[in-house]
Amino acid sequence: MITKPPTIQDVARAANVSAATVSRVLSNPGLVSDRTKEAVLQAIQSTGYRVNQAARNLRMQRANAVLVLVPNLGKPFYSGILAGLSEGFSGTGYAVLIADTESNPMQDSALAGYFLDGRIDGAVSLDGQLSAATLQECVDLGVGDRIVFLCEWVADQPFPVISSDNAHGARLAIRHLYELGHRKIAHVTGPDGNVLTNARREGMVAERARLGLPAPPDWIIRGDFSLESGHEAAARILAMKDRPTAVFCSADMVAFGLIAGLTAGGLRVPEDISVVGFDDIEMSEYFVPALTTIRQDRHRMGRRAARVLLDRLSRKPAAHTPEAPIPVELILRNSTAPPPARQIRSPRRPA
Amino acid sequence: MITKPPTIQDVARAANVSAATVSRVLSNPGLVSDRTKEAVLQAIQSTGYRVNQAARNLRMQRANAVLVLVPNLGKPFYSGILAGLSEGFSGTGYAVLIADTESNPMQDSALAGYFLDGRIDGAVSLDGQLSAATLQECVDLGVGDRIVFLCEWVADQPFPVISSDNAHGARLAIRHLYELGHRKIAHVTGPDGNVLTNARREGMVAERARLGLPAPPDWIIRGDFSLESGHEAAARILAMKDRPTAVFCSADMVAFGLIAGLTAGGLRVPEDISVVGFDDIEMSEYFVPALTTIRQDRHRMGRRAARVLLDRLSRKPAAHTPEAPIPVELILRNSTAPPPARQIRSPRRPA
DNA sequence: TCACATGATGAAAACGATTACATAATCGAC
DNA sequence: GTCGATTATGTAATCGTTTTCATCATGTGA
Repeated sequence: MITKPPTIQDVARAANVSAATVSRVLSNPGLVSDRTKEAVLQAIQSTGYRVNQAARNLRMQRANAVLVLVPNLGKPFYSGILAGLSEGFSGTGYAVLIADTESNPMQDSALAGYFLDGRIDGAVSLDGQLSAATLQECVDLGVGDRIVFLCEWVADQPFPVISSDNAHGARLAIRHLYELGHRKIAHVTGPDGNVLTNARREGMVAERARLGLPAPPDWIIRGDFSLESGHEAAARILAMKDRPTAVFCSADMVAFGLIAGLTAGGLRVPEDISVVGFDDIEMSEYFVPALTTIRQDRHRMGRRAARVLLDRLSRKPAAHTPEAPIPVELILRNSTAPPPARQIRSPRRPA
Repeated sequence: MITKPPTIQDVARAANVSAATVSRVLSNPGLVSDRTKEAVLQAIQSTGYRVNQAARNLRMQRANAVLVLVPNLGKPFYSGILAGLSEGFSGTGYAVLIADTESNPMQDSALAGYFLDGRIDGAVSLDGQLSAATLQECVDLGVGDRIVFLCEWVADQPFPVISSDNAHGARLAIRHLYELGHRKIAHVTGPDGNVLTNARREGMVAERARLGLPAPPDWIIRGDFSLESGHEAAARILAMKDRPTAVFCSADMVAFGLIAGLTAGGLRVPEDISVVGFDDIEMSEYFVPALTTIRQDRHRMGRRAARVLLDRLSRKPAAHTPEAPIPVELILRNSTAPPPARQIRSPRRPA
């Protein structure tokens, strides 16, 4: 039984009022008398009326939708964030559109285009690689204050950023290893040019310097947040003459790949070498060994980003208070332990 | 510089034609002469015109959007699927809306409401727990043929289903263990009432029966696809008097939790006990030990679902050909091995 | 040359809501 | 009893497209 959905006119007829009144009941009930309000509500019930979003959007010049830009939907790290975002927008009337910027790289003006098309009112970007040109277009369009960054961000841009305290996380990791007795600490970084890579690397380097620890250049190993890069890092470490006794990884996935590689190469974690991750994804608790890591509260970050964007969509461009970083936390598990004794006793062994 | 976006009228003026002609250039270029087409295209360029979706949607009575219902966005299993879906819809003009049915359970008529609101043209559900009432509403609305299920489905419903060959996957797993020499094979199921749980359990039970293997009831352990349930299953297995030598898990995550638990309990995988998973999520290759599992091609499933829905949105309700299941594949890694020798020699030991 | 098909274009009517403005009714206050 | 303010409602314009229908010019066959 394909029957055309009732329109506001149908409701008006049923309630013996004008369409305007029905509209008012819905969006500004204070303006209409109790008696007619009652009647209209009744009519809405009986007709099963729902307001047509396309019509409302056209008239009101808004989309009631926001776009979420995800660098790679395939990465489990993002799922918790998306859940938080989805929750944060639920019940607000905003639809959440999701675009994968890897499978579908943002073209020149794709982002601005979404705004221009009237498809979205705002955007949350998890992608820190958006080009300055893309962002400038949005600013020129006057929608610069409806974009927020989450997790990642673009350097030297005025958009609000919701992110973890990455540098502090790195410090926590190094300090933990130091307190266990480690002095030779390596690091597997994220991809070049990524802001998180920098924040974590710099936090790590700073803390290592503060503690007066050695810092040979090849103990900073280039990775890209992936399992594979962790696996490759393991090969590099296994081949080193002067091996670190601990490795701080820029992501849990990297740590997993690293541990897999080290184990395959005959090193035991944590007896021979300690590993710390970053993120605390769900897996980490159940990996063998359970991973010591820095927890990011992904769900909370998602919710927070939703709230910040909603604020900006409703209020006038309020005071531009920079967002405080979301605290991180060291989660102690089984992938870290004191360094092996022989390393301490005889620091220098022939290859 | 907040300046109102150009409308089709602006373009028309700039090209010295009517709005109708501009519209035709965009949606039906064959109807307009080359010379004016040229002029219009030029005008579009110079004004930076983009068609307003809300207006188009209102006029055309469609939303140019589809909804994806995900049971729990937080689960990494879904990320690959979403990537496939996102890819499948990219470039088609359809926006992809995502709703998490766990953080936001579908209310009575929420799904039908999306259609009624004119927010979506179709839906892909990864959630097999939608109520019959919810679905009936959609059918009554005449949009029954714009819903497809992916991975999961609702029993006894006429909607197209894109899913893996779950029963076959289970058979592959059991057969593999049998060929390694295992005779005592247990299973950790998914959540009660889930269609995947049933398909996999039944495939497993059937194959075990076919091979004439023992089937004590407590070797079927109730789980729910989660790490935790795998962990709990490990405790159950460790406490058994007559222990299985191999376990087929209904999901990789379950297998990880199980292996973690078994390892903590002093059993080695695969030397003491073999474990097979289901899904082949990215992690599985790098888990220690690397997980032998049944691969589902999640990316392909996502793309396929997108295609099936797109077909149904464009064509008239074509022949309702049931979708062939997506093949699965046994991936051999390191979590399975022949059973320990003593088990074969002395099958019956006193408790 | 006429009739008629064909092709290219424009004018105007939808689509279904919101809202500025106009109108009518009610109510005190004088 | 009249005036102005207040309250409740209706009328009609508007948002930016698409598409039907009409118009007009052009080409074709008899």
